[in-house]
Parts: sequence; structure tokens; C-alpha cells
Amino acid sequence: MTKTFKISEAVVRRLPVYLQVLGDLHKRDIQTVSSQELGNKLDLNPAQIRKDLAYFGEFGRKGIGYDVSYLIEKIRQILKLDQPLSVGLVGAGNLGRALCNYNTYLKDNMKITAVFDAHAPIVGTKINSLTVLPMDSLIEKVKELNIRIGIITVPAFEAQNVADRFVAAGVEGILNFAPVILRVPEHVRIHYADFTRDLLSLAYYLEKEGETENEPVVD
Amino acid sequence: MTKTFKISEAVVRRLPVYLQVLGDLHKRDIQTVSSQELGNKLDLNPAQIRKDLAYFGEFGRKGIGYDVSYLIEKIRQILKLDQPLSVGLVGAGNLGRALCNYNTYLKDNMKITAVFDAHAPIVGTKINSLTVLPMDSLIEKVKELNIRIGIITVPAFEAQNVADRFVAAGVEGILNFAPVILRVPEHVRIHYADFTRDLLSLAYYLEKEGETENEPVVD
DNA sequence: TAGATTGTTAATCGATTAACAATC
DNA sequence: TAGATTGTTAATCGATTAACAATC
Repeated sequence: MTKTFKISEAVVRRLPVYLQVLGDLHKRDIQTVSSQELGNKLDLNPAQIRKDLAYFGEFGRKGIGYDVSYLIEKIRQILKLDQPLSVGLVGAGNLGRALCNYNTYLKDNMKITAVFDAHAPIVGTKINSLTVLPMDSLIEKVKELNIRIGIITVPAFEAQNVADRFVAAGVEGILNFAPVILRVPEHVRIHYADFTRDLLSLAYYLEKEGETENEPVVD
Repeated sequence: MTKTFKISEAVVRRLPVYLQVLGDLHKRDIQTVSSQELGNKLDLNPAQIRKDLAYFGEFGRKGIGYDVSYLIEKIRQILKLDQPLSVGLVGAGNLGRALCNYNTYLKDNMKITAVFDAHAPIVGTKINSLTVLPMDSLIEKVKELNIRIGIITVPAFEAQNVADRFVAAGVEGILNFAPVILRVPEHVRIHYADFTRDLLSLAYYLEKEGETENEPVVD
């Protein structure tokens, strides 16, 4: 019954960032914040922040700003973090283990509730309170725990296979850390968390060696 | 002496993706590829791919397409991966260790050459062939190894401090994995590899529980 | 030559920013 | 009331896509 625009992906991807800053403010017992202040902290145009939020409702008060707690609550609702959300992870290597440690951080209602791995020696080991499960229990567990998002932290050559299994099990979204493009049906959403992209593109902006005087036009 | 347009960030961030797919093609001994074929693999408009590449030069042949090896070479040059590039990492936890394991993957000329950690028990331990160094050796080592990019994989509350040290040591770019916004001087470039953003925004696209019939307009 | 495909210009589309009435 | 700040419309800016001459 809410508005049925299509909200652009750029907008949605800024919401978690707002949530992050608002969380900080909340921790510091700050009650109210203006789009101006948020913009300063995030290097974002205040008008953009107001517009982003206005897609979803009227959360601010004219002349006053936004109530921090209320806005946090609202953004959580928008991101559907106001209900428990169960996440599964395949690939219990260092990266997988690292992500599981964010479980405390994710808090809210999102939680990694099952970890799988294809390699026998790893199956059965513990990551915090989770026991690593074998791949052939994936479909069953995904259903049992109502897992709706899958995280892939396996090597690139195994990633498509894992994605196929997640899709077969019925997950609605996949977060892929493997540096490879995955093919999934249209109804499954994929986000790529491939840090090699961030790292390689960072190299582009380095000063060319032995060309320190002729700075590239950046603006 | 090359073109001095400002190339948009969106373009630069696609280059590593092109490199990825081209690498696959090369491994499969495919010599030539058209923008059409690349577009299919990447779900990208062929015109966009041609335009992206054309910012940097004329790399294709009309009627033929792009020579895979040649294009790989050229994109590497553009990204400045045709020269050795030394990367430092702070935070030898699971995430840091995981990234170090990508060292083989990064191959090319980019390499993590030093790992630092603030916590005494971790200092001196080994990650592959690297020994974890204490934080107070950072500035010295960055200079000695000509480290130009810093990776931050410490908890959020320590990240700004680490960034400050990297900046003091003279790095030109930072890849930050901590879920926090960092303040650095303008001449230092920051890329955020904060997967919590990807994960939380993924939740937005889930079907609202108990609302399976009224699908949101997505287009 | 006919077919394919680039590089590039022009057209379209979408996202960001500015401006301002409404109002706390 | 005067000052601040929202929500929203209009203006601007930039990025994507279409179209096509050049040419392999």
C-alpha cells in the first residue's frame, strides 16, 4: 500500500550508510540531526539526503530536523531489518570466519545462522557457536532455518556451483565475495562484494611513477 | 601527455570487471572478443563498453573486435598494474589473513608486502611468508617497501587511527573494510569495501514477509 | 563485395542539486 | 516574530544508450 515508485539502487545503497552515522549519533546521545549535519559527515548534498528519505515518507520536522531514534527505526523498517532475517554462508575459510565474527556487529535482526563447507576436514569444526555443516545439508537447513540470504566466500571456480545450490534451496538474495560474475534467475538478487574491484580501481588514482609534476586533471 | 579528461569513477570501476572477464577468455585461449560478447557476459550495453575503452585509446579493430591479450595489457596499463605496486595491511585478524591469501590471486604486480597489527600476541606470527609487524614500525616500513596503498581491516573504532598513520606514512590510497567513514586529506583516495552496506541493502530487495501477493514495482 | 564491428556524435534517460513555499 | 529546516518541484548535470559513418 506504500508508494510504488521504483526506488533507484543508488538510493537504497545509501540507506545503510545513513544508518551507520545515525547509530553513532545515537550512541553519543544526540537526539536530533539536520540533513545539513548528515551531509557534512557523509560528504553528501543535504538535498539528496532529504530526497532519499522523502521517497519513503515524511520523517523529519520542518525547522527542527530528524529525530535520530525515529529515523533509525524507520530506515530499519525500510531495509526490512525490523524482522529477524536468517543468513547462510558457504565457505568456512578465513573470509567466511571473518564474516561470522561480524555477527555481533550485524546484531539488529540479521544473523548468520548456518555455515557450510565442501571440505571434509573443515566440516564439524566450530566458528563461534556455529558448527560447520556439510554441503549436502544445505537445502534442508536453508528451509529449516528460513534462510533468505546466502553469502558466498568460496574460491572463484566454486562460486557458481554454490550459487546454484542456494538458488535451488530458495534463497532470495546472494552476497558474492568471489571475484566472478554469477548467473542466477531474475528473481534472485545478487550483490557483489568483490574487493579486488575496489583495490584495482584504487590503483588507477595513484600518481604515475616518475610523473609527479604533471598532475592529471581530476575535477 | 595522454588525454586529460576527467574519467568518471563509474568508468574506472568497470575496468577491473573487464579485466576479470578478459582473463577468463584468455585462459580459454580465445583471441578476439566483440563489445557485444563482453556485454552479454557482463549484462552491460555494448556501446557503453566501447565508450569506456575509447576514453583511453583505440584498442579495437573495426569489423573484428578486440584482441583479448592486447586489451588486457592496455587495461593493466591504465590501472597502473604494469608496474610493481606494494600494498600494506593493518589488522591481522581473520579478514586480514583472508586478504593476504589473495596475494597469489592478485598476482599481476600488486602485492601485499607488509602486515601490521597493534596487538602484541599477534605481532611476530606468520601469514604465509609474511611476518606480522608492530604498528610502530609502520612509517619506516611503508617508506622502505615503497608502499603506496594501505588496507585497513581493524575494528571500526580503530580505523581512523590507522588511517591517520597510513596518511602520515605517505600512502596515496586506502582501502577501508571497517564500517566507518574516514577523514583523510584530499590527496589521499579512499575506497570503501564495507560489506555491511552490500548486505543491508540486499535485505531491502527481499519480499516483505506475508506480502507475497502484492509485489513491489521494481521494473 | 557484403557483413561485422568499432569509435564517436547525438539523443535519451536518470540522478543530483538548487530553490523555495510550508511550517515548526 | 525571526530563524531554521523540511519536503518537493524545477533546473542542472552527468551517464547511458542509440545510431551511424568509417573501415576491417
